[in-house]
Amino acid sequence: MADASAKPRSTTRGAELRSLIGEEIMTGRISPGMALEEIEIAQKFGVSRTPVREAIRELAASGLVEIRPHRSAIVAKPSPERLRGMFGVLAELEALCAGLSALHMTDEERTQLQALHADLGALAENGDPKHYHRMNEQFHELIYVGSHNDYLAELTFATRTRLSPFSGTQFRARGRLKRSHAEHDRVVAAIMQRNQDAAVAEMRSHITTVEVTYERYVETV
Amino acid sequence: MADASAKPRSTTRGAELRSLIGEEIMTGRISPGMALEEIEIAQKFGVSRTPVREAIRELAASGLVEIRPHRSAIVAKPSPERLRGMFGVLAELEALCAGLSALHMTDEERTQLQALHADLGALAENGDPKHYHRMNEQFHELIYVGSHNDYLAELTFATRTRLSPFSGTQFRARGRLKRSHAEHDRVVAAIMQRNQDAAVAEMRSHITTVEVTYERYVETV
DNA sequence: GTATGCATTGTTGTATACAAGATTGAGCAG
DNA sequence: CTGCTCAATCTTGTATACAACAATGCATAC
Repeated sequence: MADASAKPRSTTRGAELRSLIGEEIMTGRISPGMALEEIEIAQKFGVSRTPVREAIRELAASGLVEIRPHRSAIVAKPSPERLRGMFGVLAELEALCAGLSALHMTDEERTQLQALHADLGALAENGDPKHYHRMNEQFHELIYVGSHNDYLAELTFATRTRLSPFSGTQFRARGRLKRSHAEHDRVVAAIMQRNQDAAVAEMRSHITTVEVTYERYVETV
Repeated sequence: MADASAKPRSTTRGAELRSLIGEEIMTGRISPGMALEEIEIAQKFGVSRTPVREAIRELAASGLVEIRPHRSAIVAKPSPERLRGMFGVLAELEALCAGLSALHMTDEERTQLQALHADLGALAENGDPKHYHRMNEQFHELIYVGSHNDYLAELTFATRTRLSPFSGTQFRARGRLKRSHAEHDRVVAAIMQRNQDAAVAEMRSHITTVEVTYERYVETV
């Protein structure tokens, strides 16, 4: 846990706390439904309540946190139905990104995507879920950027982020790494062939599988 | 401008200010690029700077406002390229809503949609752009809700909100009311026939027209 | 035993004061 | 005249104190 007391000239404590707390939520270290008590967080980071409040309000506006007037904010805990809706939207957004990437990615970006895809292939073989997970995020982000639609990339990234606590577990399912990589393969092929429709369909299918894998994993826990 | 000093039990000044300032931005009363000075806003609403800061951070996290460390926040002013990207995403999101509405809207919701559509028809004839604009928003929101995907509805509404300062002027273009209503007609027909593909296509086309109309209007100003 | 009322405690919402950074205007030099 | 420097001023970022609300625990009644 990095210390937020260091004070670079070009940022503020509130902004740093937003990143730090956001990261804790995204990685599941603070669980959905848990209360975010201002005093406790302020003491933990050695700051006053003010920047803590600011960070919490930003996290609330981006959906990771729910504010209750006169009561402590809590980490958002979506219902199963809402989660399904969110995964459905993520599938559509990522599909849209993939389709636009097929059309608009630069040659350099395509080369990067292929290199990263190859690296992920090696990881899928040696079975390191944590490392695969990190690079998997990079893979997806390359495709968001490759859409060359900033707003779409942001929206997709934000949606993915909100689903982070619920999808990061997917790679613990047996054999998931290899299947994930095979699905990526089809997406990459479509993008390289500049086939928008195929890219859309393969990515949509891939994300739908992520959701199904999560639901199955939860059933076994 | 409603006075924010009234203090209902179930809300906070910060939350009220967020709504009020957000409304000013959405309606274009505070223009893109304008600075939001905390002291000025606090004096205007008769509160301290604290809830003003909180409101501004929430508006920033939802994209309407850009925060600059140690300098006043400004109302977001997207580049033409970014605007195009946003309209493109809105078209896809609204299309998705319309397609899901074709499948999932309840009979009651469909009846409501038809009634609202008929009301809009009368307005399109008598040429009142402000009133049409308000009911047009209700029309679109009915379709978001009719998708029965909460997250999608929120995302679409948020995107639409952010584009509000840039699309609200469309109805000033000559003959736009009637054309808008004709486009709505095709969307409603597809939804009533539960034809997902047609609903998707017609709504996407409708929003694309909104964007084009905005760009043409700007060119004439 | 359970339910209700009330006081106490803990936390949030807001105002205010002070520190810190950015902006502006005046003075000086070339 | 223009450009640079510096001090004053303005605004933002944060800490702290106080007000207001919610939660908790205890006492009492049934």
